[in-house]
Amino acid sequence: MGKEITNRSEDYSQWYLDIVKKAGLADNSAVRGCMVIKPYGYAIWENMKAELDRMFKESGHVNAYFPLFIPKSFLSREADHVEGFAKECAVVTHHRLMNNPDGAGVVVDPEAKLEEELIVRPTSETIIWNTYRDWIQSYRDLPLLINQWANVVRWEMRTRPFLRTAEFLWQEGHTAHATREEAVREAHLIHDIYATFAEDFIGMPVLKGRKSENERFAGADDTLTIEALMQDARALQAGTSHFLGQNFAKAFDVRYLGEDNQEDFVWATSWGVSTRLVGGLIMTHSDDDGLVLPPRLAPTQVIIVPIPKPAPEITEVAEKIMAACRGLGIRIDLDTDMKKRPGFKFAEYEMKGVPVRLGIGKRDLESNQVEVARRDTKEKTSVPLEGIAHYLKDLLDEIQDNLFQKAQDFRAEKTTYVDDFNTFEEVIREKGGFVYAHWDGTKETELEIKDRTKATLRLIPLEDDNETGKCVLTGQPSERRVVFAKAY
RNA sequence: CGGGGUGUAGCGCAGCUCGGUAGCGCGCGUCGUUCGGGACGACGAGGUCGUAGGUUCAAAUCCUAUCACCCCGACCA
Repeated sequence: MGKEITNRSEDYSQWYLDIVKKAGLADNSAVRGCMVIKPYGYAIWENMKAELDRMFKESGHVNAYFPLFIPKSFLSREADHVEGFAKECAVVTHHRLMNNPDGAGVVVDPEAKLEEELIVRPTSETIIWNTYRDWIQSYRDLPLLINQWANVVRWEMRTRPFLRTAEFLWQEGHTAHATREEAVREAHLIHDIYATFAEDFIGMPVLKGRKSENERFAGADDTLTIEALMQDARALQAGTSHFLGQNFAKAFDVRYLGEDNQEDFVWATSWGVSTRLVGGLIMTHSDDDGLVLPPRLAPTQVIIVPIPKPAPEITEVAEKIMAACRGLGIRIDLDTDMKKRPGFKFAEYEMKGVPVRLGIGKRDLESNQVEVARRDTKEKTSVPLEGIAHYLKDLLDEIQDNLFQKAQDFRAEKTTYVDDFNTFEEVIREKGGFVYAHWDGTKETELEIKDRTKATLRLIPLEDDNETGKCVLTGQPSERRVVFAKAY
C-alpha cells in the first residue's frame, strides 16, 4: 500500500506524474521547472545516450563541447532564429555577488554588470557557427560532422517532468557541408537514425515526415520530424533533424573555397533528441501498475527475488544463473534485501518496470526450476534451470517485440482518414490520435484548424501516396494527405 | 501575464470559522512474530505551523505585506 498510482483512465496526466515519482525516475527540484533526474531515471537516459552515441559515431560523427553561454549579439544574427527563441531565454547580467549592506545574505553587486549579457544556450547553432567560421576555409575542411551532449535552457511557461522542463539534457548535432545535396542527405540520414532508435530501442513506433513552414525550427529551411503517439492519443514530437540551408553560414560568414576555386557559403544541418524521449518511453508502454521498460533500455533486465528471503542455497543457484546470463550480455541482478517481504518486492519491481522477474524458493530448488514473471503480460511460468540464460535472452527479445507491436496496434487503432471537416472535428475531439486529411498547403488554413480544434499539423509525410484531394477545411486542391493531431 | 487554489514532521492531510502553546495516516528506527503478491504488534525519533511585520496577557488560528509552489489558459524539444 501507499504506492497506489492513479489509473490512466481517471487522470492520464496524474498517472504520468505518479509513474515518474513512484518509479523513482525524477523529483521536482527547488528550481522552478527544473527536475532532479534520479539514478534510475538517469540510467535509462544513459542507456539511450550510449546507443545513440554509438549510432552517431558509426555514421562518422564525433563529439565536442561548446560553451554554455552565448553572447547576446550572437543570437540576433539570424533573424528567424532569434524570433523563435527570444521569449524563453535565461540571461546572465552580472558576474559577482556581495554581502548585503542592509543585513543578512548576499545581493548582486551592481558594479559587476557585464558589458554584454550572456544567454544560457537554448540551442547552440549560433556559438557553433561562430566557431565554424574559424575552422572552415576549404572544401577539404568539409564535411564537419560534430555532435554535442549538453544541457540547454528554455524558460517554458508550463513544465512537466521529462516532457518539458526548463533545463533539459540532449544531444545536438551540427554539421557543415560543401553542397546542398550533401547537407540534405545528412538531415535525412539522422532522421532515419532517430526513427530506427525510437522503434528498435524505445519500442515506440514513429511517423516520419517534414514540418510545415509554420512548425519548422527557427532558422531552418526544412525540418524533418519523428512523431509518436502516446496512450492518451496525443502526439509527441520525439526528434527533429533540420536542413539549415546557408542561413547560419551567411549569418556568421562561414565560407569555403571549392575545388573549382569558387567561394561559397557552407551548407548546414542540426538535429537533436532530448530527455523528452524518456517521457515518450513512459507514455508508450507503461500501465496502471507502473512503469514498463523495453528490455533494450532497461537498466536491469532481469531481477532475481529469493523467496521468502535470501538464503545460501538460493544465492548459490542465483549466482550460477547470473554468470550464465551475463555471459550472454543480459543485465541481471539479485535482490539481497533481507527485510522486505516477497510480495512487496514483486510490486516494487513492477512499479519500476523491470522486464523479467525470477522467483526462486524452496519448491523451485527441489524441482530445479525458477518462476519467470514477465512485466509486459504479467504471465508467470515455471522454467527449468537448464538453459535458463538462453531462454531469458529469447524472452527479452520477445518482450521487446511485443511492446513495439502493442504500440503499433494502438497507433493503427487511433489513426483515422478523414475527408470532411465535421468528421475531422469529431475525430479530434472524441477519438484523438493521428488524423490523415487533405490540406491546401496554406498557413492560414493550418492556423484556423489549430484554432478550431486544437489539433496541429504534425507532419507532411515524405513519401507521396499520390492521392490528391480537397482540403478538409477550404475545399481547395491538395496534393497529399498530411497528419494532424493534438500534441504535447 | 490572466483566472482559481495551496503553504502545518520525509510524504499526504486535519486543526484556523470561535486565539489558550500542535495532531492523524503513511513512511522512518529498535525488538519480536512473520515471509510464494504490497504483514502485524510493542516501543521510539521527528515540526522556527512559507517568510516578515502588526494586534493581543497569549497567534498555526485574527490583520497587513511578501515569497514560493500547484491547477486551468496563451508559448514550446
